[in-house]
Amino acid sequence: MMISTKGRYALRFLADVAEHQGDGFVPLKDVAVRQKISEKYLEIVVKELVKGGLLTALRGKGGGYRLSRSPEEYSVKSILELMEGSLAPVACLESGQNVCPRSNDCRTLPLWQGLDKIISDYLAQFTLADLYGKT
Amino acid sequence: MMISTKGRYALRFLADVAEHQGDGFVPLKDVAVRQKISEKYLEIVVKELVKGGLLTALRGKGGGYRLSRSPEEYSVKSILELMEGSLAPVACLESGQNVCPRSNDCRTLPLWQGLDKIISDYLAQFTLADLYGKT
DNA sequence: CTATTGACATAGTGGTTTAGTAGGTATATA
DNA sequence: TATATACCTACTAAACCACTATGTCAATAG
Repeated sequence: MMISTKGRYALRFLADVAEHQGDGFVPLKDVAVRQKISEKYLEIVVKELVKGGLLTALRGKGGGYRLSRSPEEYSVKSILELMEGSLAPVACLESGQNVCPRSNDCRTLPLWQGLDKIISDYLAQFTLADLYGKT
Repeated sequence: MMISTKGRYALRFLADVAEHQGDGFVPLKDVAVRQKISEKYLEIVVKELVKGGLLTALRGKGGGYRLSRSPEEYSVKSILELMEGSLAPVACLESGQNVCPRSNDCRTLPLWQGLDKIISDYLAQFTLADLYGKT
């Protein structure tokens, strides 16, 4: 398993905000209730989304969150990469990893590179806009 | 990261055995040296391969391991599935998992199902025979 | 028959990740 | 001023990962 609850919750949170924001802000609590996710744990997830610039927050009464951009501008890949750190299927392909000394004659490296590419390409196809509305 | 050292070591072990078995048995130690993998840890990995029927073992002097079938009959997918338990990218798709109660109106489920499929299809394409020899 | 070579078995371990929980502070609105 | 909201720090139980340690069982070579 490669995508944890953190990534999946982020996706569901963003999709829920996209669906409900209208012209105002959506409080975290409302999303937590609708999506049946622990409020406290969601806070941790959402903090990273704010820090990453995906969400704009407003404190105090009437506050909450809204998308910083329009839903079509959020690729699923970029969201998951932010939350999971990396989507690489194997450790040796993780960014910021020192290159494996065996990589020159590694028989399995091309296999992993190919796998990494199809995963990336697949997830880059979708955006937040694909994730809500069509009941 | 979704494929651990266990899966990667298994692949490298099997490929090494395929390459060196000839008509005899390949001792674990030789593979460990060639592949620079901890001998003791490899034992754990290999035990599962024997249990899963992928390898045939012979004890004592002159013993070791050889493939139970010919290399073309080992799909990378089946090897990795055996070692990792599941290749599902998300928990809710893991086999033997009770179905998620939200699955009927889950907006992200089709996304995960699609991802799961392209990963499976990709890994099913390759066999052990693709993983050795062509220096 | 014995020493050696190997597979097989069981248990422990230090570090990291996961999925949270607890309790409090800062800030905006009614 | 009360309330609703975001934000912050810290803790935790459980699982997982990548090993290590210490053996026992079995087959062959001498």
